[in-house]
Amino acid sequence: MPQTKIKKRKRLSRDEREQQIIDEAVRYFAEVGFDGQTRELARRLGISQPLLFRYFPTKGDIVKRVYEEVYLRRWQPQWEDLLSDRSRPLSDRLNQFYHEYTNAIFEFEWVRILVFSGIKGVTLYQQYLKLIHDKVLDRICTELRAEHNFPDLKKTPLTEREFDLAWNLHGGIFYIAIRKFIYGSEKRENFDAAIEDSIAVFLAGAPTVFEAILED
Amino acid sequence: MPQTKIKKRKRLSRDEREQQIIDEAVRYFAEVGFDGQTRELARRLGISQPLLFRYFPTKGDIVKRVYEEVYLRRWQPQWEDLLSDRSRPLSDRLNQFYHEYTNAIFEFEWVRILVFSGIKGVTLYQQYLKLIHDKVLDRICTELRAEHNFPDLKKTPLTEREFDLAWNLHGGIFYIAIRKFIYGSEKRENFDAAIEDSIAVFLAGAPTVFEAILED
DNA sequence: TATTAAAGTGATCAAATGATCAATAAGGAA
DNA sequence: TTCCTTATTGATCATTTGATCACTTTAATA
Repeated sequence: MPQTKIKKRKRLSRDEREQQIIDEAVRYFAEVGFDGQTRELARRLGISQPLLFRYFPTKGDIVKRVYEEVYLRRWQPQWEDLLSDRSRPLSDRLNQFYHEYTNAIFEFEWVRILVFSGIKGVTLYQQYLKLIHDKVLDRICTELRAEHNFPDLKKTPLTEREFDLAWNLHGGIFYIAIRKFIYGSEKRENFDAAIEDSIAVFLAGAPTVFEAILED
Repeated sequence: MPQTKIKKRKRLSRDEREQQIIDEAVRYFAEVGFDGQTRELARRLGISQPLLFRYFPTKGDIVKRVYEEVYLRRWQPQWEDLLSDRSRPLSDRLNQFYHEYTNAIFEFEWVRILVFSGIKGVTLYQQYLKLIHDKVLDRICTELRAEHNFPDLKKTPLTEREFDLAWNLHGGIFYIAIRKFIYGSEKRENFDAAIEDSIAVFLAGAPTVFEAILED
C-alpha cells in the first residue's frame, strides 16, 4: 500500500512550543524580513497557522520577541574591562575584543535582523548604537589618549572628530558583515586577518591624526 | 457656500506623467521599502491607483524603473582618471574623490534603496559592489604601491589583504551613510572633516601594514 | 481505564492589496 | 464649436494574509 505521509499531531509543553516558535521565527524573519507571513512560518514549524496565535496574540508580538531574542544575550560585559585593561598592550586588547565581538555578532540572523529593525525604525536599535558608542568607541579613544600621553580627558573631553575616527574603524569592520550577510558578496568565513590589519592601520595612523586634532 | 475641494482632473502627456510617477515612486519606496502599496503611491501623486497600471504593467515594473533611476547616472567616469592622476599627491586625489563621491551618494533615496535592494537580493547591487572594487579599491591599492615603491603589480598582483584594507576605509566611510539614512542616529549634514581624517589615518597607517603584507 | 485540561486544527472571516475594465472627460485637431 | 483620441477614473475582482472560533486530539492523572 502506498506509504502516505501520515502527520502525527505532536503535543508539546507550552514552554517547549513557545521556544520552538521563536527559534524558527528568528531564522525565518532574518531570511525574508518582517513581512514574512505567519502561514509560511507555521509551515516551516510543521504546525497549523492558528496555533501561532495561541502563543502570541498578534504577529507583532512574535516580531517583538524575535528582537529581544536576537539583541539580548550577545553583549559580554567583560569586554568593557578588557578594553580598559592597561596591563596589556592596546593592540592586543583591540585584537582580542574585535575577535570575540565579531565571533558573537557576525551571524546571519543577527546582522540581518539588526538591519531590518533599523530600516523599520525600531528604536531598540538606537540602544545598540549607543552601546557601541559608550562602551566601545569611548574606551578606544580614551585608551589612545592614555597610550600617547595626549591631553587628559578632564581638561579636554573626547572630541567629535576622535569619535568619528573610532566609528570609521568600527564601521569598516562591521561593513564586512554587511557585505557578507546583506549583500552576499563576501564568501569567506574568517575575517581575523582583515580585522587585524584594520586595527594595525588604525593604531599606526590614528595617533598622528589625533595629535593634529588635539592641537586645535 | 462651503468651499468643497473640487478635484479637477489634470491630463498630462504620457512622458510627463510617467516621469512624475517614477520620481514619486523613488521617494516613496526609499521611505517605506518596496512593500509600499500602489494605493498610497497613487494618493501621494494625486491620481487614481488604476492609472499606475496604465503606465506600468505591474508593480514590479515600477520597482525595476526605480532601481534604474537611482543606480544609473550617479557614477562619474572621470573619478577613475582622478584616482590615477599621479601628477597630484595621493592624499589630494583621495580627498577630492571621496568628497565628490559622498556628495553624489549620501542621499536619503540612494542609500535606502541600495540597502533595500541588497536585502531583497536584487542582483543589480552586485554590480555596484563590483564597480567599487574594480574602479575604486583597485586603484587605491595600485596607487599606494606606486607611492611607496612597493613590488610591481606585474610581479605581485594585488593581494586579498590589500583589498581588505581598502574595503575597511571605504566601508568605514559608507557606514556614515548607513548610520544617517538607515538608522537615523547621525544628525549632522557635513562629513568632510570625518572623511578627511579617515583618509589621513589610512594614508598614515596603511603603508606600514602593506609593507608587512608584501613581505610574506 | 476513564477522565479531563489544554494543545492543536480546519473552516472561515475581514481587511488589505495588486490588477482589470467599462465608462468618463480633457484638450488638441478639424 | 464640434469631434475624437486617449488620459483618467470608479467599481470591482481575486488573492493574500492576519486573526477568530468551534471542534478534535493528546497525554497526564486519578
